[in-house]
Amino acid sequence: MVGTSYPGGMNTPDDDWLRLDQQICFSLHAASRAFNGVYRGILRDLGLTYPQYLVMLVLWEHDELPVKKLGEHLRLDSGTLSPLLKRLEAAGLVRRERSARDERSVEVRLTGEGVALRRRALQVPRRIAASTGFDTDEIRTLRARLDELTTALDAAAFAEQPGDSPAGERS
Amino acid sequence: MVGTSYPGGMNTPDDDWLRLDQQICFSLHAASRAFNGVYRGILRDLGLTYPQYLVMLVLWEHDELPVKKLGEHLRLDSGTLSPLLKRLEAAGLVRRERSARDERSVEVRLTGEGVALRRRALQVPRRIAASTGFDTDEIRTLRARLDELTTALDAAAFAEQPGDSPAGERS
DNA sequence: CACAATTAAGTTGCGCGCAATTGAATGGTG
DNA sequence: CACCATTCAATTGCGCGCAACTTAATTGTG
Repeated sequence: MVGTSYPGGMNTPDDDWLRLDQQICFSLHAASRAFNGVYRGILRDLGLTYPQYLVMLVLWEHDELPVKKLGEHLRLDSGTLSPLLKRLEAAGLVRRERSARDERSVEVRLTGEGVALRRRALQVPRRIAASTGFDTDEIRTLRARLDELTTALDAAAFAEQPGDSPAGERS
Repeated sequence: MVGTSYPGGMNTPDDDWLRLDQQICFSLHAASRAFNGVYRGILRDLGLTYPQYLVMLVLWEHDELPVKKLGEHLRLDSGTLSPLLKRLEAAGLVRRERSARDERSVEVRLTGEGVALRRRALQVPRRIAASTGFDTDEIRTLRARLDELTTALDAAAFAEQPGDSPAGERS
């Protein structure tokens, strides 16, 4: 519904842009939260939150790695991971121990319980896929699109941060 | 590096599903946060966070409406909106006053300052669009896809909540 | 060897997002 | 009219996500 009149003025092109913009950012925001909600319901059985599930996914494939590497896989920093891992440890799913080689580093390792949880998690993807109503190809296409988007956005955010030089300085 | 083979066994379909699943949920998660990051940089000038910007977008179109309606537009509840609106009010952008007609309801209204901010916000969409590197059609297509997804996910979450799966679930 | 610079985790503070609860106002029913 | 269910906003509690800072270990440079 773009054509609605605006109280006290006509539509300039900028007005349309502003409305269109709402559609985009809001759609992604809403989709992300909707996804989160479905995961919440399904992961409740496993006693995991959505981000915790992401961490477990990585660990189920790597089985042992330092917090730093974990953060690179998930694009999360220690400010997010430290308390999250502490909760996973309290739940008995992982153990954290400082590396003997480099005492700055902390190795995260699955416990037997953590490994065992993988079996129960195997049913999750099917239930999620069913919830989306999308088939495998559609999901793959969407994923590729989102990855493009993320790459572009990350590059833009990086370019944005340092300086606001109007004159072209580093592209 | 697990590649496609899994230590000590062949790939069951479930293994692949679990891997694929990581791709999908993670992609959306990452895209959402990447978007958030770009908005953060651009909105800093306006003194708004990303969710606050979404609220302002709605108010710029409606100019006055109760918290309930605002929440329906944004799919947010009072638990999120109340403190957010309190911050917007502290920033001088909105005012909240209980409806005389129905004293349960609180009307949110833009201040002059809030209305004025709209002019400065007009440049935001262009900068965002530039950051994505997508053209208008691509964005529209993606948005439509995401909206489909959200609708399906919401329906699934709603169906999930009330009843328990008939087949035994708790280990 | 001594001493800064760098790196890794952890901590603090703030703002969502959501479930659950509270409190006040309204509406419906007998 | 009295009573109860519903509705709306606000509050509480918890878990991210991120910026900024702190602490400790390692690296590098003279």
